[in-house]
Amino acid sequence: VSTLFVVTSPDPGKHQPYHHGDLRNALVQAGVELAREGGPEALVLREVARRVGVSATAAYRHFSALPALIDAVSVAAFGALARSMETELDRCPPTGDATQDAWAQMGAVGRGYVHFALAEPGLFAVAFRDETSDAEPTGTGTQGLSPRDLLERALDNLVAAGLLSPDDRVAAATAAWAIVHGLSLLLIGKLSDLSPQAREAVIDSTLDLFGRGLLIRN
Amino acid sequence: VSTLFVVTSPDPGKHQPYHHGDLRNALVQAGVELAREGGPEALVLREVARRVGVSATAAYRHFSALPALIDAVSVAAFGALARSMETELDRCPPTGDATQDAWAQMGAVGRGYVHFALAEPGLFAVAFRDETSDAEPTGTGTQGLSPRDLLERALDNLVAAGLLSPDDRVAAATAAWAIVHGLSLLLIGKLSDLSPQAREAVIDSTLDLFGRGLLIRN
DNA sequence: TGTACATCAGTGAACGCGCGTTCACTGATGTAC
DNA sequence: TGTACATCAGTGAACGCGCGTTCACTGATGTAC
Repeated sequence: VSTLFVVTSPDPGKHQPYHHGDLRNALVQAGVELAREGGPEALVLREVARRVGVSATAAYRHFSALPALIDAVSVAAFGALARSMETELDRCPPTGDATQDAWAQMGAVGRGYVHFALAEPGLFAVAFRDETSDAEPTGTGTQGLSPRDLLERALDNLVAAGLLSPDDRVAAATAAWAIVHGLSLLLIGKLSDLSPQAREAVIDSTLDLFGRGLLIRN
Repeated sequence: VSTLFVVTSPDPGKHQPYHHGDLRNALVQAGVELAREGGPEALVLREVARRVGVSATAAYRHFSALPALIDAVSVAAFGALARSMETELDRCPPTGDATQDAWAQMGAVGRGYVHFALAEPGLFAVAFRDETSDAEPTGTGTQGLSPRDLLERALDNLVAAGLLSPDDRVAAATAAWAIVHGLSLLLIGKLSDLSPQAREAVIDSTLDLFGRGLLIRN
């Protein structure tokens, strides 16, 4: 998870010039940190500016108002989510068996999603906060694919491998998204008492049960 | 949905006595209204007191502080969720065919959950808000069963009817909860653009796909 | 049945907090000539 | 190459807001005798 963010902390001994040079990025980065620490509640303009070492007013040179800054943090959060899914995908290299690969990648997509939510609940909450502004672009991973794109691709591969019926393709997208999303929130919330091992077991059994249900009967 | 709450509005012409008589309940009821209108954000002590027509300080005679009031509203929200599920269950009376009944009731439980979230997103959000205090009792429906109880019962019936393997019973509980929870939040959030018909179709296809996956293969 | 008095359930002013945003401003930068 | 000046990117004080909570208080209630 530590690889998900590039933190560029300013040299404290250095004299701070009047012009920051990259204030917009610095504000978003500080917003990400606040979101990680305290979720949407903690993502407030004045504290963001304080972290960067700049007056609160300076933020208005780069964002029309607070919601615009939050949108930018949200995009970063979606990017981090996509990268978490990519990381999990990288852990299952192609075996040559298309059927087995498609199956493994579907699991990787789900685990990457849930693991990100558990590792970064604050960012996850910001990404899926209630008020989302119109036409906010979604963040993407290193391949330019959004979390949703990664899921759709995995489902396409399942169809191509003959594991998922084309008739179920559309419903499977919503259902898969729903189950990883719901599982994430339950594990963060009502099921947060679980030990790490129990939690991992719940993730595996839940995704496995759902995955088996997806398969074409033979 | 209007039947889920008994609203006892005070007679505006009546002289208000110094002692309210049932202030605790009135505060919770006003809290429920605020939650319905604006979710957790809108659930603030001063406005609750204002609604009831009482000083903000008066609330401290009945609740140690705001979080205690929020807990009470949360219990009410869970009760309303349970009643929504019961309402849907009442719509599928026993046909005599245990297999068919078990199947129908499972669907009713899921639809009741999702429909409540869509009808009362504010209350739903309060029920599943992040900070839940220790050992907060969960609200129940008219039969004294919590939402979770209703789901567990439906799953037991599926096993009894031979539709669900006992081996999958435990995993099915988490998976079913996760999928209705995730579906609810996606429909409220990222998929909120859907028309009512499209929304209903998504609910049906998602729950159907999941349900079919649950079944014992034959 | 009447009355002193403890207890209960309210009031209203006040405190301190942190927030988003505005305003008039100023220091730094870069470009035209 | 040097200089006027527009523009850009910051500053800091101030405003108004609504919040949760505290404090000393007071009106109403009920119980013991």
